[in-house]
Amino acid sequence: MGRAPCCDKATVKKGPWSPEEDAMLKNYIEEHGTGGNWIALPHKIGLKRCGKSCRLRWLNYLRPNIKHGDFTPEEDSIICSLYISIGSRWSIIAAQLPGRTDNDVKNYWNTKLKKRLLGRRKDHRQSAAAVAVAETPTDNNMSGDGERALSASAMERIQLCMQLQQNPLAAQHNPVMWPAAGVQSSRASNTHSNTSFNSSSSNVTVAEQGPSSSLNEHLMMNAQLEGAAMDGLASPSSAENSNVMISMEAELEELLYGEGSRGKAGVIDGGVQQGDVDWWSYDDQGKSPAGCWDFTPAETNAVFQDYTSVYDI
DNA sequence: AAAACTGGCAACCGCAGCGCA
DNA sequence: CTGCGCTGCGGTTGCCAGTTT
Repeated sequence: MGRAPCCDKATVKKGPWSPEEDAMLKNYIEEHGTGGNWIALPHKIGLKRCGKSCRLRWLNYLRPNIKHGDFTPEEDSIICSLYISIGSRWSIIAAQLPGRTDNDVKNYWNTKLKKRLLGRRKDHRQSAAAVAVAETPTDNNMSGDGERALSASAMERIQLCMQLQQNPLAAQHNPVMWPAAGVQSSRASNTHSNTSFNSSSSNVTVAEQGPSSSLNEHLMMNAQLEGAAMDGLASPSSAENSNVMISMEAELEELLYGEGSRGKAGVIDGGVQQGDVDWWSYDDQGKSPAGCWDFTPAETNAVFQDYTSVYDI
């Protein structure tokens, strides 16, 4: 069982890259290219690094035209909308953001965007949520009997959809926002979905087009892309899509950039009143959604039931 | 001023798919 | 067809700097 390690870990250097190492790698690749073999590359250069490490360093840091620094509001919107639609397929999301790497996007989502959108967990409720997850079939406890599962990513997307749609059940009628193959928890299904996503979308990539001017365009584009992989899901009409997306754009902007265009209570005053459900509660000052992570076990199970019943998973 | 805590980011790890012999 | 090696990817970890107590 197992496979031989890609490099001799005893002799390979780990940890932060020195400027000298960066220069050696950069100079070599700029002059000779990667040669199609990352494993052999460090030996050719004389670097005591694993080939995978070299590849990562090149792709995430040394490669030309890498953008570092703050993400623009437009990039925020693109990341959010794609995450809602396709989940944590960072390489695909990053491909829509010229100059950004999947690692960058992933870190940015995990450290900033997610918190901004979903709020911070309350510790005392986090344990309850953990119980709920434990009671719900998950990747970890999914056994060979085919029990259904929701990944953590899927749960995040459910919560985000709920926030965007005010009413949890309303999200059921918004197929654009829901995962297709991403419903399955296995990496295999994700990867398969990646493949179909890429192969079926060859004429519509933002990397070629450059950033679009609005979130709606991205949502539309994404709906088209995802549509190719949405086996078994009824496609909404374009008019429905359009309405949903216009609504989503406003709500995403509000979630991302705070109360403003729609008013502080705009998100919650439509169907769900403050206090009705504590996963969508504001803090004492009503400034921010403070408790939106706070599923009770019953709520989580209800969400799961909704989700599974609609998509027959 | 120092310790503890938190957030951000770079890098590592391990799995799965793909291509080739 | 099968096994092996490589690549690509997403999740996780660890370090460091900034902030709070």
